[in-house]
Amino acid sequence: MEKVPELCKVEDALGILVGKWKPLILLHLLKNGTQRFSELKRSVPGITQKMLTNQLRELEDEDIIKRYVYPQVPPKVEYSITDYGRTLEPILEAMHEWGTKHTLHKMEKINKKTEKL
Amino acid sequence: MEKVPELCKVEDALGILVGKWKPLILLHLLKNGTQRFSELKRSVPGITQKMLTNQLRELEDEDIIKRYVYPQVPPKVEYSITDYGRTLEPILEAMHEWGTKHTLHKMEKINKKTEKL
DNA sequence: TCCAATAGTATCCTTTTGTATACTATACCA
DNA sequence: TGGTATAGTATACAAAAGGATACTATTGGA
Repeated sequence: MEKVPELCKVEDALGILVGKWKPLILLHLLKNGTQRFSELKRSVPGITQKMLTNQLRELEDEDIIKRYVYPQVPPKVEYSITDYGRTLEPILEAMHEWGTKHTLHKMEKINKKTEKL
Repeated sequence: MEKVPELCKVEDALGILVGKWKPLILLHLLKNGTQRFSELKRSVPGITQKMLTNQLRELEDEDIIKRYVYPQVPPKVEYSITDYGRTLEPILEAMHEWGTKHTLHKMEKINKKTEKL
């Protein structure tokens, strides 16, 4: 068996990534760079304003993203990934890669069940 | 900017890992190999029987762990990681590593705040 | 005869997450 | 004068996750 963490720090990363929309928001910011509130809203179909604000605030509190408010009316607010936030990218990539494989695994499983009918 | 997943498969991995106790259970199984129900219960202080059963079932449904029931009384049930489940290990390690760094980051943040008082 | 041991269920309750919907402020423009 | 645009809040509600507690089955042993 390979070595495995003694003290569980897994939850620290997990806690930041968990939330119905956080991974999507992060991926959009990583992919498209700085984004306005309304751009993010359009990029994440189905999200309500409250949830978007909410998830952005949580990410901001963890220093994963940065919020910049232009002093204008109507308001303009831009969000971007911090350098610190960017350090999460390998984890997101690893999960994405795993997820892609998992899709196949799930399909095989369903196929096996279907064959039996 | 580096390339970032087009289609979000991140949630697939995330969904499996999320749950108050799943990472801990997985780490214990990865580290200590096959474990009885009662051993896991002792290894994860604070968990209730219901939650342990519950989380184990969910992991089993995803083929991440295997359950073997010995036909005895009193009951003996053993849990172990599947080969498939073992493929999650890199993600867990990456999160653990990140979490360890994040601890330092959090401490620095707290220190900065404290200095200002 | 009755207790201990193991791996659970069942039931009810609380907390956390997420959703829907309506509302706000302010400047520009017709 | 009143509508539009943006980035939110406020409120109420629904659903999911988690927790506390009590209960069950079976058999060997005191």
